[in-house]
Amino acid sequence: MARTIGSHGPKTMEAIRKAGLRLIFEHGYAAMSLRQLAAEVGIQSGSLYNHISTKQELLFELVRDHINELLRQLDRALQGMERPADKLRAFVAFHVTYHMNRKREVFIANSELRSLEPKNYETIVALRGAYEKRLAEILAEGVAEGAFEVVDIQVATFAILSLLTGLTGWYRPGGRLTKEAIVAAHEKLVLSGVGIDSAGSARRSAKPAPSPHRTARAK
Amino acid sequence: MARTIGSHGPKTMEAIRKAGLRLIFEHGYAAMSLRQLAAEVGIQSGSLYNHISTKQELLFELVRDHINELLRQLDRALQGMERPADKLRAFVAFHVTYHMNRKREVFIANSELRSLEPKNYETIVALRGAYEKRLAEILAEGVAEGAFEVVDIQVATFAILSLLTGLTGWYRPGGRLTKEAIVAAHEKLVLSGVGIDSAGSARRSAKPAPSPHRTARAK
Amino acid sequence: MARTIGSHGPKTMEAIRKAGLRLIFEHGYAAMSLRQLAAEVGIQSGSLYNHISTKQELLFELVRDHINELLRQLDRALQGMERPADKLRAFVAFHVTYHMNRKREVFIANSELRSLEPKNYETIVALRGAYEKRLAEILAEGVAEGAFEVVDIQVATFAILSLLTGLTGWYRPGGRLTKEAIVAAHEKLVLSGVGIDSAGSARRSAKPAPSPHRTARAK
Amino acid sequence: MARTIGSHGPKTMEAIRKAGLRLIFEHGYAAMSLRQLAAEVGIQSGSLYNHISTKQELLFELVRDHINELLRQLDRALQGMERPADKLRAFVAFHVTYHMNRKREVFIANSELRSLEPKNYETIVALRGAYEKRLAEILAEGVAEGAFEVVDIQVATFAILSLLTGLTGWYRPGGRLTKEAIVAAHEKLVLSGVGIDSAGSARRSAKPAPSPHRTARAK
DNA sequence: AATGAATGAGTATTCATTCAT
DNA sequence: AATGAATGAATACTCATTCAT
Repeated sequence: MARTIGSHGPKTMEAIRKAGLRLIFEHGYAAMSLRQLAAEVGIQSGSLYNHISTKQELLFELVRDHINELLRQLDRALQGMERPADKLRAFVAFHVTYHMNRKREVFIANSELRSLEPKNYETIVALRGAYEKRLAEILAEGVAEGAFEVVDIQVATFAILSLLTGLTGWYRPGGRLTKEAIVAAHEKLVLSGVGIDSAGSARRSAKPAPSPHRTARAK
Repeated sequence: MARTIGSHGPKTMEAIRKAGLRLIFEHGYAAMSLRQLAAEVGIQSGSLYNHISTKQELLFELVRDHINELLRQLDRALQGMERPADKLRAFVAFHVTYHMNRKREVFIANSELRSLEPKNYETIVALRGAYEKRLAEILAEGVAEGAFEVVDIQVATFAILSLLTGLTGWYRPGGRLTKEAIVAAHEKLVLSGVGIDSAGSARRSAKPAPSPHRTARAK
Repeated sequence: MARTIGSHGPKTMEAIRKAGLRLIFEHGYAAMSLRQLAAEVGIQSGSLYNHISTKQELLFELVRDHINELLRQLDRALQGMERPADKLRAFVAFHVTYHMNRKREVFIANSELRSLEPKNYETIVALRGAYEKRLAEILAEGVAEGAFEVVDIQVATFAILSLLTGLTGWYRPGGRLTKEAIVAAHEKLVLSGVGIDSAGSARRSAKPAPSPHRTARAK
Repeated sequence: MARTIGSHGPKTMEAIRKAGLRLIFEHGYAAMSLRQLAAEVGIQSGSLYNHISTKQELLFELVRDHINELLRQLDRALQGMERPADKLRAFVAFHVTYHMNRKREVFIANSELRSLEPKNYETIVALRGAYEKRLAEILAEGVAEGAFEVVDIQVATFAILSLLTGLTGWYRPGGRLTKEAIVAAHEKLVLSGVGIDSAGSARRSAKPAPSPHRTARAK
């Protein structure tokens, strides 16, 4: 019996990645079997090995490619931003939007680090560190300029990332809120959380400028 | 040949829970084998079944007992709090402290819901909903009184819980910061995030009173 | 927790035999677990070993005691019978009646011989041979006297025993037929089968019994 | 490392069925382990699952296929038979012959019904019922025509089947008797048992009336 | 690039049996 | 005479992976 259904040639790899993403997202890496994955793709499990080298490598590549893409796009989103508040807002908007669009990749990259073999783990942690560093630097810059009020930059970095990343746990397209509303809600929480009003100016500016729009903002 | 080494009677169950907690925390439920667990406890894997009925039941009981305890202690922590800001601060302090003390239970209860069989899953989700509801009610109350500024209560609830729960991902006892500092950092982020200064008064009151201390607070 | 329900002292052994009989009858020896058996009796499985030495020994004793009893009662039932036809009728009546009353013992003694260890197997096969021999001798005697028509005594012995024993597979107390009717139906089949009419006289006797219609019928 | 020794492709399934048949016949379904079976076939036990889906399914298919074949061949053997006595003789001859040739399938189909899961059990019992019905109908027809003397058709059906099937318990090819002799011995027992002489004529008339049609039928 | 059949190690769970209490 | 907790081997079945075709 020759192949019945399932994809041919170059499309198969894409089907594997897509199905793998979904299965790992739903069941976890350890709980996903390659038989399941193959069935989803419409091939026999042995045939997977024409496209991947091991289960571990599949996970690693999914995660690595995701983080690389994340970094690439983040840097693009931050381009041209000067003030820390603008950078932070851009970071939040980018992060939330990206997470809504790619929640599976994002979730896996956060939850399956422990499933990576040591060498792969280190590679990924380094990449993830680069991403965290972007946020930490924005916070540090804002604090240095007196724009942000933050008790501890490290804690704030982790906390903000947690806050933002958490939405992969509940977001579903077509829910009660538009993507814009969700972005706005998170912007508000994060910017307020570091002592900025949503409009972008520091609630308390280091240079004590009782600027009018602040009063305006306060209503 | 009866028991040679290993634990005895009622202590074994406690050892199983403890080791199970650690192994699930570290490797995940699916990736933890009962052989590993038994080895950790110092008994044969078959002997586990003198204490548990299935692997699934062990997970379920760990999670259920944890959430029950969490709820019980939360309610105690909130006792006597009147104003929403006080309640929120108490919530944050309790949550962060509890999570530092019981990070494994907390982490598992959040990450292994998908490993629960449907019936168990429903039970746990209901319990977890009760916990989330406590926070949602505090936020709703604060918003109603004009004490909090929140774009969307539902989103804020999830976001705040994510933010707070995230620390199980990086907290290690004996780290750079004291528990108190960590609590304080989170209080600041959350209270500011909903538009409250750390001292507890609303930054902007709903009844537009350009009260002097607000200016003062802004320094 | 001390014993809750279940039998005490000398009654426990009887409960074990009874429950064992039923479980082996229903599921087979290999498929019956001692945990099941213990549960049925209302004790822990370890406690069984206060009464039995091994699972195998339990089977052996059930079977052995049954066959001994069967032999004892058969010999009583055959006492005083002189003519082969009377003996055969008595054998059938006894066998069928006994099998209806003790169908579990009977069934097990026939179906679980293969579960006996070699030594036990030999013991039982010897006993069973003694029982079969009773029937074979009756048949041989009847043939010798010209009372029975039988193609092969050995085959007839096995076939008749099969025929009679088969009712353990379908008999249920309180069914459509009375025990007497069932006995009668089997008497008819067996006696006719060896060429005797139900009234007990040989259809064709070696000593030419001058009954006219019998002669007529016989050829 | 791929297959080293052991069977290949489509032959493996046949080897599994054959070995399974023998092992279940000898030890019983519950007592046969898949390791044993795999060893017999010359593959690893996990490799069995390339051919069967579960142990239970293997049993079910062996039994189902056997009964289907049995029915098919029975119907062929009965073709062209008109008179009940001829049908009964053909039934006995077929049944005994088939049982000698396929004693393992036959034995299993009778002794392992209890090992079938409810759904499978029902399927098989229905098929087996169809076989029993063939015999019951022959007996009923013979009784209706006055050709057979039978106390109770239902009991006679079971008893005759028991009698005939019993030979799986002792028959061994190359024994003392030829197959033909064994068939003849059973024909005699059964036909006499229902009141027919081996030649095919009714032995008796209850009311000793040499009624013409009975005489006619009798030769 | 796919199949189907294999491997060998591993899975959760059950087993008969033992024995200190 | 019972318990409860242990053993060590076994159970059916699954796993990732390999490879001749």
